[in-house]
Amino acid sequence: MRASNRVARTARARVAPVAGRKRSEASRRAILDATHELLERDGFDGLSIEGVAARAGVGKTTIYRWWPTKGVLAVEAFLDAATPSIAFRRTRSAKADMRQQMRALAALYRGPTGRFVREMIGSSQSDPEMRKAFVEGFLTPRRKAAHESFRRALAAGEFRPGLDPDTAIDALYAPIYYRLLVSGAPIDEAFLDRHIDLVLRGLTA
Amino acid sequence: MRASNRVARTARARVAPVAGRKRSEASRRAILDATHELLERDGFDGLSIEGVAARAGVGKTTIYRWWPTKGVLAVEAFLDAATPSIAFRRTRSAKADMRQQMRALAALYRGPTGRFVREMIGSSQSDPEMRKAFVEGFLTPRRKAAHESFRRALAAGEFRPGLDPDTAIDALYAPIYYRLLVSGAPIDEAFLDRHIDLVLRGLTA
Amino acid sequence: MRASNRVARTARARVAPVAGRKRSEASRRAILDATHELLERDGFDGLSIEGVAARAGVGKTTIYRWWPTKGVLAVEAFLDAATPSIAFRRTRSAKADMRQQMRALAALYRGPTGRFVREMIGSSQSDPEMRKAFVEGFLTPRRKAAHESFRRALAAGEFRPGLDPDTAIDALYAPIYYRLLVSGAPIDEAFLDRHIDLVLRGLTA
Amino acid sequence: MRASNRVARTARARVAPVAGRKRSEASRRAILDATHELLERDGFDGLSIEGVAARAGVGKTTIYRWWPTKGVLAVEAFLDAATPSIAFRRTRSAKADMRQQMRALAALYRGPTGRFVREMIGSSQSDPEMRKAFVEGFLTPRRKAAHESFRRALAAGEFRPGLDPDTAIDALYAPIYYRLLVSGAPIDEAFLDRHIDLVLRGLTA
DNA sequence: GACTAAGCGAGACGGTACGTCTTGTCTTCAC
DNA sequence: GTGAAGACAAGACGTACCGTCTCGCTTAGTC
Repeated sequence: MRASNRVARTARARVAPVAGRKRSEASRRAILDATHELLERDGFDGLSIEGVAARAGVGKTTIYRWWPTKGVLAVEAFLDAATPSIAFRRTRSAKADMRQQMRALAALYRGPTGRFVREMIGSSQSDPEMRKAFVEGFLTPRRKAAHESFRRALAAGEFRPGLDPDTAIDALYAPIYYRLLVSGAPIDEAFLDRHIDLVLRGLTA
Repeated sequence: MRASNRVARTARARVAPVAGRKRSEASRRAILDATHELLERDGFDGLSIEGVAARAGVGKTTIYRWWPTKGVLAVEAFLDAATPSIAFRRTRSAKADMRQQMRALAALYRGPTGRFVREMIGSSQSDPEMRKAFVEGFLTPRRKAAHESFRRALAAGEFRPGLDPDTAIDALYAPIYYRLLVSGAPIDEAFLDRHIDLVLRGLTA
Repeated sequence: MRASNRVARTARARVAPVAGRKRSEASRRAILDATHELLERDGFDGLSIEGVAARAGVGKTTIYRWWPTKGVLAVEAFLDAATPSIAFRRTRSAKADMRQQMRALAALYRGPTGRFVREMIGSSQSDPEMRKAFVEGFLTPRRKAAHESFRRALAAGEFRPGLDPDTAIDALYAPIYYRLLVSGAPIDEAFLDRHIDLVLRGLTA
Repeated sequence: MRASNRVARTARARVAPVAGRKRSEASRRAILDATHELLERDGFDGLSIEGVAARAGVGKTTIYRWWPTKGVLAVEAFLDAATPSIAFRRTRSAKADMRQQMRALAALYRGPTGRFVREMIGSSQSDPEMRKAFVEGFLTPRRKAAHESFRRALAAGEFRPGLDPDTAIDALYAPIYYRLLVSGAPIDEAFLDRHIDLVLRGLTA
């Protein structure tokens, strides 16, 4: 119902942007800001459309008009506010670059962002649109950077030829998420070093 | 509030098992069964204490008396119904055992159990008690088996000496969860083979 | 608020019929027609400006510009569509004329118009403008005709001299409205005959 | 839906008042009082279930559980608070009694009760349950008293024999309601005297 | 066998949030 | 400068559940 509405809207918007009042940028901002603040204060579970509307001084309809789900709204507010630009330095060694990238990510997840990411991925499990939004908005860009480093390292002969990038990147990054989401074990430097060494050298003697 | 209630109960139960009617096994069964069915039908998000009580023909109080959270109830119902005993065969090679264990887990997660696990871990992110229950009830036993195999392999010299078991097991299993929860990429045999080979041999030339 | 708007408009319309696009007759028609149809379909309570605008293919503003209240709009649409011209025949006896007028009114109220009138008067109780519009547009003309007949009868000596016209007309017509609005008792010919006879002869022996 | 619920409830309540917490008299009181106050302050149109719940310190559900409609609630609150017991004195003349009854009613309707009655009857036009509640709770008892007086007068020979009581009572009382609801003309003593005289003597010379 | 605890079903209760609907206003563009 | 389109703040709607609170049973021990 709402979904189809949205499709209709989108379609219309694309085809006939003719008449009618324009979307209010002020409202958009107020909503995203309010969402971010509430997210920070109460967590995703404590977030409610009602609460956002009240704090933003906005009608609920306005939120429902532009966001399909509180999940998607949360993701957008998170991306909007955070967009923590992990600048990837390029050094001489691509392998060293990757290590640095992973360290940066781990550090990020140890901070408040970690909680957001945990909650986003968690709640995504029952909201496909939210999952899509989060993966595309947050994970994919980061993964692309990793891909890039990986390919450079491969080209430079720093890695064993014939490696499948996706498998490799999964192997490197997955444990960070596993600890974040599942085991709760710390994602500290010591662990990271052990883990990267292991993946680089392999388990086998 | 609820938490303190529980503490009180537990304490009382331990200290003074005096008089009064005993807990009804029939109700417990009905509740777990109803929960499982609803979980199957509507997913964790669609689950409600109200619904469980109605379907089980039970007062809500009875549920609140024995379970602190719908999350914990769901975990218990899942464990009760499923407890999918992955029998770990011991063959000549512990390394082969591990591979077989991982294959079994992947197969399990490709089926309906995968959805449960996804939802359980997802919802756990905002319910620490649920997370504890799920980790202890489901993941820890499995991890222990993996530990055991790993230690056997290590002792048999099938793995490089000096490896940290936790790091190794994380490296092996984490990507399965990463795909289940985050990327949504398939957890098929081909991937598993590539992944295990990679971890066994390492990334480095 | 709305009221002051209207005053402003009215004033402007009277003072300065100067420039700009003229009121669209097409819109006016579409609005009145749509209102009448919706009134017929959903009753006054189910009527909404929103709905009228949608069905008439008209902006809500256009409605608010020209009508102060959904009540007034409904009354106007009703008058516009219905204006059930009760043609009052003049026969030899003015007394007979009145009886015939009352019969016609009763017949009208037994049909679909009855429902409109019921709803209009009902809703008028909380909308003075609507009440005014309905009384002036619908009731007053009819009452004038009754007055006219009454005066003729009085002059012709058909009624007892010295009678107050308003009191007399109230006594004759009120029970029709009482049954329509309050008791729900039928307004059939038998009742009408009994009633008119009673009022003509009086209660007293 | 709600209606059928109510039927179910009622039926159950009648058949099996066995288990479950009992209806809270405190809530019932608070709701009726709040309703009455709001009715007095804002009129029926300004009344909202939401507002009643807030002022009564009560959940909306509790209201919906026991009253089908805000209309019925309003009627009940009105009856509960007002129940203006028009004590009908019995004097030597039943005719005089009726006159006194009508005077009392007119006086009542000139006061604040008049507004309630106007609004109740008005809103009843689009809420059959409310209409039923108001007629049965308020009008019928009063009409019964009128009937009684009328029958006494008839028996005493104060009225012309053969009169139909309903027609007569309608003729006497209807104009009061007509002025209240329709014409807005005053319901003062002078009018009442003229009217009663007219009906007693008849229109005819 | 009476007394005294719970446990239990039912379900009323005060709340919170839901997603929808309508209100009356405001803004934008087209005629 | 009217009019269609439609965004907007506001707020009520009726529903679903939450977690708590009676109620009046029904089971156990305990005296």
